[in-house]
Amino acid sequence: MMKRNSRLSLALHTLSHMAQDIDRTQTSSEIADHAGTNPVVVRRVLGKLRKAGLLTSERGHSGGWRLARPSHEISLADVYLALEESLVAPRSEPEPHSCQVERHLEGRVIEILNEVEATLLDRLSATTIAETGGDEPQLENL
Amino acid sequence: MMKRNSRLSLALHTLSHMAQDIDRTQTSSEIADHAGTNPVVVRRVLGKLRKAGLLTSERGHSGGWRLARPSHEISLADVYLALEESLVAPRSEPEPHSCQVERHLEGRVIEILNEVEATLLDRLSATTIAETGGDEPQLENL
DNA sequence: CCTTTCGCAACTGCTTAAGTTACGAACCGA
DNA sequence: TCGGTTCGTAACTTAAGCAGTTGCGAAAGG
Repeated sequence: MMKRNSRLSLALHTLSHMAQDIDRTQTSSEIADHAGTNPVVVRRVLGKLRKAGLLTSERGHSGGWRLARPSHEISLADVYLALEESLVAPRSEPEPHSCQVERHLEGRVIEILNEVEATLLDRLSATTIAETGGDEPQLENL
Repeated sequence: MMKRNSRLSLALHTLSHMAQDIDRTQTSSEIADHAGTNPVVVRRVLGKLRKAGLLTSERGHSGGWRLARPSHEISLADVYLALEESLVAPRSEPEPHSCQVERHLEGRVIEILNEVEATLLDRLSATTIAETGGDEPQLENL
């Protein structure tokens, strides 16, 4: 059902919602229902965010997920890095090449991809989860 | 046998070799042997480059592949675009979202990915195939 | 003609990721 | 203490994408 980059989409979507209702703990099932997926997938993705210190989870009655820190202190880059994926740079280590041309070429390409990855992180760092809630009023009762 | 981004790797590798021996037409089989793959895969990838006007191919005796223009007039970006892949932006059109938060969020993410894609094209445009031959002397008998 | 070579369609794995099932561990309230 | 809730995790299933492979027709030319 879900498409490409689904983990990042799911992570951002969930955090964005949590930022809008900061006092409520949400269960994997609730999140899964809203995102159109299932609880195990949610736990897999949010588990990465927990390891990175962006979320906390608790088991048992009235357990579930909460933001580990204020939403304006969580950038999109934090989320991206927490998932330990890489959109542009290769995930696996390069294999040795017998061909001189290929070695030289690959070096140049990797150099470019690293620059691009850095650009991506820079852009993602410029936005926080707090800024992703949309134009609608927050309805906070401060 | 081949790994991620294999099509781009194969395309660049092949063009780079052709640039070093401009007078020789190479068959799919020769290219496949050198690249450790097979002729059909080579034709699939190089066919894209032909459609983009980077290569020509001829059938029959003494047929094969040649550069369609000088290697210093072919940038890495030309090759990347010829393959019609996208490393960062999603290939498929976005599906409609019922959720306001998700719509807003996705808009912001797509905006960022488009910037990053533009950066990638900019960097790839800065290098031509002629510059990717490695440090070894060209051994041309002019 | 007959061989070479590309063009292309169809099929077979292989790999990766999502989805699903199952079960144990932790937690909490009654 | 007991029983239900919720996470944690492993194992399996399903689906999609891509390289690899086979086969055959079309074009080219010696």
